[in-house]
Amino acid sequence: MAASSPSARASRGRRAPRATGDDRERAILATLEELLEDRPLHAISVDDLARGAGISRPSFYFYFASKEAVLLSLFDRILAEGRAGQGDAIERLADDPPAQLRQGILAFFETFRAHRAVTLAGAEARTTSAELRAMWSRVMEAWVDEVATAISSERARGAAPSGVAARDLATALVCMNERVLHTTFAGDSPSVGEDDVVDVLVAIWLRAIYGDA
Amino acid sequence: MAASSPSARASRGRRAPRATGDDRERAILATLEELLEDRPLHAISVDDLARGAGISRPSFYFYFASKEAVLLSLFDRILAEGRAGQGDAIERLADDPPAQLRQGILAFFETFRAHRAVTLAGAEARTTSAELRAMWSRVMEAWVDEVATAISSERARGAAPSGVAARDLATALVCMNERVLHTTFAGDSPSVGEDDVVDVLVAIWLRAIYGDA
DNA sequence: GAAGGTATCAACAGGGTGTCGAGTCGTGTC
DNA sequence: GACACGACTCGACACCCTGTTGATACCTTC
Repeated sequence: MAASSPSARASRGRRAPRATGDDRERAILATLEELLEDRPLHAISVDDLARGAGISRPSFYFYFASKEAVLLSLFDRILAEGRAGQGDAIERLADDPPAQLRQGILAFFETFRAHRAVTLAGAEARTTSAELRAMWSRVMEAWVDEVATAISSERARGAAPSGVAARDLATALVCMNERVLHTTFAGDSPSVGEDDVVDVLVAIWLRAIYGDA
Repeated sequence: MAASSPSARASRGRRAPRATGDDRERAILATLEELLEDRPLHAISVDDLARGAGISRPSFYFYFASKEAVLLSLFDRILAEGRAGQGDAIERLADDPPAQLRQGILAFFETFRAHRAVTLAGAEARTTSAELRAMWSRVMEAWVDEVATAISSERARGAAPSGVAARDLATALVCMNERVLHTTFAGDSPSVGEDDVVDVLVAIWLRAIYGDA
């Protein structure tokens, strides 16, 4: 339940003249992404999305169950993109800690910066939508797992000193990234500038994991 | 505009028989705090608050402009309490870094844990209410200022190595605390246990500020 | 040319918000 | 002891938003 395959819409005559079906779906997605550029999710109604896509409000519900569902779909694509750009930077931490760490954090930073409006809306909708909350959790957990594993092996090979539990350390660092990037993208008042934020995060990660450097 | 003095309600005959005035106000505040114990802010309506306080919905608006305003008032008290418990731990960082840091972080932890429902609701309402967002910002800024100053003097006296800008470091660390404590209190999935969270945060702060320890 | 999935929307039901205006009830004043 | 006034209350209203229903139109495909 709640997977993300909007491509269950099969069988359309090749080169269909004026396809309507998932053009509309795309239009809705595009409309949300566009509207989010200049107002927050809670200020956008289903009617706004429907109008933007050139359909009536009831028709909207033919395509999506709610505006959160639209966001979920948008978000899914971004996450896929993020996973792609991230690669195995963290797994190869040992190769060159500062560089690999920077690479991993930079991937996140760039992905979310490229879609900051959707990212911020996702954070907002987490409070309302259980589905979005679950998706977010899954992503964070995966990231924490990966980091915790990397920390453990750095400790095992003697490159990193021991200290608090690797998983707890990983969780705190990942949470930090989430929140720090959020404030930076949202531009709210205590926040780190976009040009410095990656450096700052990398510096803290290095010190937290390796002690001095 | 938007200060927090609900005590503008003066002149009431001494020992008034069945005082109604700010008893109601207190009742509304108490009702919100109580209802927040078992459902999130967005699932509580003005009507719920009014009924809980034994008045009609329109009467509610005599006391508060919105449910966010009630939360704002509740939040204000908690912050005052927090400021009190926190003391000057950070200013005296140099006396005994691990102990002072722990003290400062612990104060935050305990204050917010004691009112976790209100705290979580505050985070939720930030997306909706500009006033709450502003209040939250002010608190974070004050905390960042204090930490940034402390880091700078530790660096000046040679106790801490230099590195990324003190203010950026302070911002990231404070953001980390905010988010980590939030996930811990909310109990959502990647989170640090309540028993360990202070240790983990202190460990990261120490490493981030002082390098090894 | 009938069947069946695809797609559309007017109209409705329901719940939330915030406001208005008419009222009640004490209290201090002359 | 009438009266005015501020504190307080609420029924009724205007609005906005959500999500559903049922009638309908449009393709295709056989």
